[in-house]
Amino acid sequence: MRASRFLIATHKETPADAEVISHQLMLRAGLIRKLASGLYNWLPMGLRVLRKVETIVREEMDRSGAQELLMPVVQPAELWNESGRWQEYGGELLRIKDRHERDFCLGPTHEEVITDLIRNELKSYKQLPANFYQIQTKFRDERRPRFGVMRAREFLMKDAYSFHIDQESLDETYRLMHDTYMRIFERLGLDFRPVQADSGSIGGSSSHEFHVLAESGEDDIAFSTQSSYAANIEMAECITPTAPREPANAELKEVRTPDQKTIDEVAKFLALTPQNCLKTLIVEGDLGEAEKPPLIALVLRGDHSLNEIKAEKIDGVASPLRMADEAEIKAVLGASTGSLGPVGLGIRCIVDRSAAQSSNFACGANKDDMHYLNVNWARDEELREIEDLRNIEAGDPSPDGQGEIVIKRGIEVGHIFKLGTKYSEQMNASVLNANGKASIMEMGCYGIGVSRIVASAIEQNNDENGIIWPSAIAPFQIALIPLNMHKSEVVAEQAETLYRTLSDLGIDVFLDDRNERPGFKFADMELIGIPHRIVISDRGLKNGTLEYKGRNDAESQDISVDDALDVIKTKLNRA
RNA sequence: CGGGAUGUAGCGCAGCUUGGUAGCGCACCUGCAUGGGGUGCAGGUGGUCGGAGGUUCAAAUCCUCUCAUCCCGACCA
Repeated sequence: MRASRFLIATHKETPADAEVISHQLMLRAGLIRKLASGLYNWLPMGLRVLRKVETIVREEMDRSGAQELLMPVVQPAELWNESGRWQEYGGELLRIKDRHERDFCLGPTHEEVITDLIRNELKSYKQLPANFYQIQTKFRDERRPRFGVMRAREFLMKDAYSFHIDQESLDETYRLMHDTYMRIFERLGLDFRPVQADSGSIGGSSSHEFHVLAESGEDDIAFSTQSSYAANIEMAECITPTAPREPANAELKEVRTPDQKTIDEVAKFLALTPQNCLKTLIVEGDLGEAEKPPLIALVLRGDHSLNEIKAEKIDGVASPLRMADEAEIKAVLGASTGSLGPVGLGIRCIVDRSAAQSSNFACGANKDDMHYLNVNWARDEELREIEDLRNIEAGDPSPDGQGEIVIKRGIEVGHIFKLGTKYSEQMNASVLNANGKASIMEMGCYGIGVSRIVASAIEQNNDENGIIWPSAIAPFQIALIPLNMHKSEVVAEQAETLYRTLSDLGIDVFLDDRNERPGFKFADMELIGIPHRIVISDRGLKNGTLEYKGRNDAESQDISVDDALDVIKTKLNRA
């Protein structure tokens, strides 16, 4: 490609409304332009990268035996009513009407459509297992789109859905997809980790996420220092402390704590550490038959934070989790938040594993402005229910018993689920089994955020001059920069010759034939992040040399014109 | 959806307090020079100041409403 015939939409200045580095660089390098909040145009340079990611994903999916198909973006409401998600899905589902006033939505995902399609097409267990995928635009009406294409409303996703006669077959395909994802992200050249994950509202049992590690990531991932254990913090189990509880050796006391509400205030006032205080959070329970939801107390150590996902999974606790109303708490418990504690509380009380291990601790006395000191389980209050309620923290023991936890930020770029029969049962997707009986299919679901990968690759690979593409997804492999070619015939001739040679070899080569100053061209090519660069100049040609520099190299090197092709092939791993 | 902020040329910004002919840098166009790190000089194109209403002789500037965008949080995966 010639620069003179290609839209190079670079900017020197950083747009004011871009926060993270990948968003800034994608705008500055001229890869994307915003159309509206969460909606982006992909310019020619950006689209080349997107297509490269797409190609790798497609090749590896095909290699795994999955079949590509394509489903519509617009989907009829009937299917979503059938699965129940027309009601369940929140504002993210963009609902629209056609000219006949019939309800449709823009697909945020395609479980309903694929399940409908497959229940009509597959009749026999002999056709299973089968895995179908598409690379298609998704639309989720995010409340707050941000970080450019990282969290856009419209985005490109590879989604795959597998169908099975039994769980064993599903397990097998799940493992195959896990391996396939490992290959994909390795080929993309990203620093990534597979992590155990919560399966969220899509439902189902087992689930892994694939995260690109980056400071700007929106997820916290817990890693073990000594094993391969990695889990989303939402999911990472906090194991019961092994050390025995300290003996109850101090006398229970009630003390006045006027206006001390938060754990920090109370701890400071009582000259204790937050670790020695227990906090009591009141949440709503399931409504059941009652008119008002019952209240449930969750007790944690003062220095720990509640994991809402864990809490709402407990039987009887409302899901999604709702904190109880302040007035309701006062009415039922006779004290305000800030003075609550498990002793004699009189409602269901679920205690975190670590909090259950505390002794001689402080907590609210269930009278305003009063706290207990030296409280001990069993002696002062029965310990009835112990659960894992808190977020894991750096320094905690790893749940697999090996090493300690460290926390890093990650960008979720892939997610694999076992859906089980959640959709197939609801939508009656069955095939005949070996006994000639209808059998509901097991399903799996496997997503990759294609456009998000582009942003995450930049988050991981950039410097003060711009993007540094992993070779596999660079828009062009090599840039030829002739200096003063509009005046020097030898430079022009050499540049054209090399350009033709490399093009004929099928290499993505970019010839910067613009009539611009050298510094201008260097800066542009570095901003865009092309991995390799050849400078062709009068100065070099006089000595029979060209100049090579890798995007990551500190120094350039002279290479003889005669060797140039071999050197380039070697650098591009095409020897 | 709650809290905060911002809308002036393609981009980055000043002007608003104290109302009086809309400015700067970059980019873009023309010419000349220059030709190894966003080059120099000269000349030029481009804005109903987000929108609507109001106050006023006069509104980018003051008032009201509205729309959009961004940040923090919640939500989602």
